[in-house]
Amino acid sequence: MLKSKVDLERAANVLKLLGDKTRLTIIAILKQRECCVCEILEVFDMSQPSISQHLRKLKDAGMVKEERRGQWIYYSLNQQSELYGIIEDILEHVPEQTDKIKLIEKANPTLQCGC
Amino acid sequence: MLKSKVDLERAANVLKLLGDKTRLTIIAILKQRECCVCEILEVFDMSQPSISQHLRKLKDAGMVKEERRGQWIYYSLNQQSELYGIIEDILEHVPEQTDKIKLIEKANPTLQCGC
DNA sequence: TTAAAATATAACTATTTACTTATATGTTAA
DNA sequence: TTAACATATAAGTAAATAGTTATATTTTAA
Repeated sequence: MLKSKVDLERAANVLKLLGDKTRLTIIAILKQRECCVCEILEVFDMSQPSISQHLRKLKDAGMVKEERRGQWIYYSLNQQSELYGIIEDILEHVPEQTDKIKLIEKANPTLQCGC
Repeated sequence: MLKSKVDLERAANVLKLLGDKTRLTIIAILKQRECCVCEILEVFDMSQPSISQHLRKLKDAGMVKEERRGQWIYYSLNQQSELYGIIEDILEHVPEQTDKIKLIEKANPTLQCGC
């Protein structure tokens, strides 16, 4: 099958962004499920601003999109991006992040009350 | 088709290496044709040590292999590497470097005499 | 309308990185 | 065996990067 080509410079930028363990993990998680920032935070041993800054880079590159829902901002892969093809293909070589998803669901940080 | 998975950390390292315009171009060129260092040099406006250092990083990661032939050292993609799958898939999204290959062939730096 | 929660931005810092120039190593040919 | 060529390594440097803490912004709920 013929793949969607991306300008070499743009491709290098995407690869550089994915060439960071934290961001690659975030993208792999978002492939499985949209998440809000506080959910992503559960997965990493890292400050909230650090995660916010990673998400901003991914958003600036067009790789993810955000959607505010009340108090929370949900991030998801931007399937409309011309980069989605290469991202999908890369993720096929990366292990599923099911353990991380489980961590998020166990911590359930968006839970508002116990009822 | 099921793809060869790579440890996330290893994948991030590969992506970081490919996330540099010079190295991504080198890899894309080597996909089309093995090259010696002086041939690769023709393509970039950059010092010889700089190219040598890029090649070393790619070699240290197992992405390329080298073979000395007399005075020249030829570099090529390491098809035996477990990384070859992801590299191939990435390159499918990157434009062919035929113009660069033409540059090399025009300059023909390994030409030893005019006869 | 004020406090708390979720997220973003700003300012700073240590580390990494991609170059450079200078020099060393290995190979060929005179 | 020496000069020229191809390549690698060493050492230094400026810029980029990923984190930190402190603070601002936005939203919800009391």
